[in-house]
Amino acid sequence: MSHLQTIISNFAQSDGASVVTTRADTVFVDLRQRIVEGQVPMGSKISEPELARHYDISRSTLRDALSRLEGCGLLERKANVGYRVVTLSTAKLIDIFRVRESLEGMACHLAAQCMSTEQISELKALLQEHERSESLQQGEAYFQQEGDLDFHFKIVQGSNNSLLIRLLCEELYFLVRMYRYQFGMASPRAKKAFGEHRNIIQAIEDKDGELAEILMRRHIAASRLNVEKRMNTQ
Amino acid sequence: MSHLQTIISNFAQSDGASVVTTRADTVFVDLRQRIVEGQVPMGSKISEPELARHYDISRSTLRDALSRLEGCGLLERKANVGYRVVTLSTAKLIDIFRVRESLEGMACHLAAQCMSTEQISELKALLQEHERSESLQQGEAYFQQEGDLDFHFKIVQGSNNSLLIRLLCEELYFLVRMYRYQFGMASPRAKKAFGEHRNIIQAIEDKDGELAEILMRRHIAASRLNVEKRMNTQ
DNA sequence: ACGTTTCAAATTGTCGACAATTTACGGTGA
DNA sequence: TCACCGTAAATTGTCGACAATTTGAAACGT
Repeated sequence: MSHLQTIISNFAQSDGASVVTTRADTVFVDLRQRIVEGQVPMGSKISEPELARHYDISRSTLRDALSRLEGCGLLERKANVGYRVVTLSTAKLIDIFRVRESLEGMACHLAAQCMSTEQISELKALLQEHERSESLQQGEAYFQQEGDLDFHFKIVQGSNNSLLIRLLCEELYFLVRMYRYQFGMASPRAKKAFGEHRNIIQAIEDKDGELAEILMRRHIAASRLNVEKRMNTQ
Repeated sequence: MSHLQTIISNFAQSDGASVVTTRADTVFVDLRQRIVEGQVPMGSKISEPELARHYDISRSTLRDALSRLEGCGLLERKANVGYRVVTLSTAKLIDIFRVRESLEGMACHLAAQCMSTEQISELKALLQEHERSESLQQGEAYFQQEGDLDFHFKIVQGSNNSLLIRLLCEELYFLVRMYRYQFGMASPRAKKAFGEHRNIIQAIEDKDGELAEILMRRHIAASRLNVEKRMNTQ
């Protein structure tokens, strides 16, 4: 299974019972993807009549989809004015990193306590797969980055805390992916990140929740510091 | 200013630019309150036609409000079936505590770094006010509990991280209030909680982010352990 | 030329009706 | 009596139209 396939399958299953049935669902998923990838430019105004025509649906159906996208933080709404695609900024990115530090740290802590041996095996297999493909096509930072998100995704799933899972996998991670697509910061930390991932897995395997949490927090903080450093030099 | 007034004003200002303009806004705020207070019983099915009649609005307008309530985690939706009021459970409450531990811990950390001296003074004044009214009408656990949330509210506001503020003040805290109203667990920790609040403020005043975070996490963890203990004895 | 006002076009908010799906209930058969 | 099925009622999904508000530009005055 390729990285991209893994990602797609994981995000699909993250939607829970989202065997897409309704039209609004379809539009929600499609528009979400288009926003994440920047096909709908960030900061741009959403024209309901235009979008409704584009998808060949009514405004009611479209608005249903839009309200859900607002819940993901991808759209912002102002009464009597309408929706806009969220405008990313370095400051907001740092805010997101801080939230990820705390939430994923906790998720990692819980995952260490309750992941099954089978889940841990899957995690290790995922890491190995990433390392293998990294050695094959090194420098292909794009896949590595999405692969990184896949790794984090699996750990959150292992936390067994549905609120955490919802907040991270169904909301925040789409914003994160949006940043990666559009700020495209090819991380110079790819190599280091692998080692950090390995250590995190080890802590989880040892059922050492406290250590796992600390390692995960540092892992994410390192990315944040990277962004902060770049911000200051500009 | 009484506690209740403080609470209301804080939550009002938390809605940001929510100078209620649209009908859906009004219904959203009102229904949110009714759900939190249990006037709309938890787990109950939302009948769109019935609710629309009750508020004398169309289903479109109602659905706008409902979709926002879903974003707060107060309603759950299933395609082709409709909305239900969320069903609270001890397990979910513990999930919430874990998220609060991590998020509010981080908020407290950041607040220690960037709260202004004026903000800190306000925080101290709030604590004093709580202590005063506590000594006056001790045992009135209800006010203390809402007051406690008010305290946490102010710290989160001081974090200067709008994502944190949104996640906690505009989403999670309504769920927390719902639990307090409906599970009505009069905390036996009231007295202890005051001391913990005082120590947290001290750490913030000392700009000791790490300590402030640890203290806040322990403060919330203590409530969680309280619930877990009660759960096991039943 | 600049700021203000006015009015028209476009957009969002709201409504009621119809279509598609689910739910409830009564009937049929074993 | 119980399980299964089919039809009718109720509910949600979707649609197009109208009302309220915002936006943009033209007209006006200074």
